[in-house]
Amino acid sequence: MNIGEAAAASGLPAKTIRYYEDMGLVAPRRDANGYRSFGEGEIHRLAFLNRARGLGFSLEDCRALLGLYADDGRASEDVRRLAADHLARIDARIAELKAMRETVAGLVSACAGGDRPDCPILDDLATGPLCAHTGKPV
Amino acid sequence: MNIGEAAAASGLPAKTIRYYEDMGLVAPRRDANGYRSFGEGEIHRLAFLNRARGLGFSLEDCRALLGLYADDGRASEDVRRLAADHLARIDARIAELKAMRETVAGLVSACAGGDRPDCPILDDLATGPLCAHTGKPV
DNA sequence: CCTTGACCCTCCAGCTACTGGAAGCATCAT
DNA sequence: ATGATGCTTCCAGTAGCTGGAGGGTCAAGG
Repeated sequence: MNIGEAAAASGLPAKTIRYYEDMGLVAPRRDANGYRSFGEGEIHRLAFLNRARGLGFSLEDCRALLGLYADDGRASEDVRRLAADHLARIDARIAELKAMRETVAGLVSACAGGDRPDCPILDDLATGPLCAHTGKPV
Repeated sequence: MNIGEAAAASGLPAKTIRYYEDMGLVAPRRDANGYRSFGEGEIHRLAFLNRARGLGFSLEDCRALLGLYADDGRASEDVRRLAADHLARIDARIAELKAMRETVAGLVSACAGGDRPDCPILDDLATGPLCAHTGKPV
């Protein structure tokens, strides 16, 4: 299987597969002509990577997960901890984005739109959030 | 005001202020000794940037927002649209992260932890999600 | 045999938004 | 004079690709 077929089979772009090889995450053999040759095992690894990346694991996490996957003597606790840490980072990021979302949504709905220049969005960015009661910067 | 004071006044690291100057977002004068000299206007711009970045706007968005802020003839609709687009991107990102979160949370709670090697997290990554009824890949 | 088109290869550059560090002046307090 | 800051520039690195240049390979058709 050359890289094009591996890409189709794993769902990853060929460019990404080459990049993962540079990163040491896959190590396909080479044909006499220099073309990469992927076996079942490599395709499996690539699909594993595709799924792990799709769940937001970093490449370093993926490296660790592949290592644990290959290690028959692993403790599932190690995998669980890695995933739990990742979950915590996702939750933190969601919280951050939700806070932004609320503020931005408030600004968007406060702005009338239209041709006039007066805009609460710019006012807020220029002076910081204002107190709803006093109208002064918080 | 030199860069250290500007950093303290705006809340941005000095390094970041220099970077913003490279990007053309601020243009402080220079003293005879070559030091950057920030006036009230620059400090205001930097604080504006700090707040906009804190709401997740890209530097290009910030550039556009500063342009609109400086333009007395602006239409507030332009600002509103920019912010609304940003809001849509935030929402998309949150949805993406929530989907990841649900999957990862499911995997974490399915994994017993402990010393044994059997781990549903790795099983899922290796074969893709399985159907709850048939136990076969979806 | 030659060409055409679709593959494949390597290497380099660029993306976002900084951040760290080295080498070298300027300033200020002692 | 000296040592501690603080300022300057420039270079490199971060994560994870992605695009493109320049070139080799291979199978099919004329």
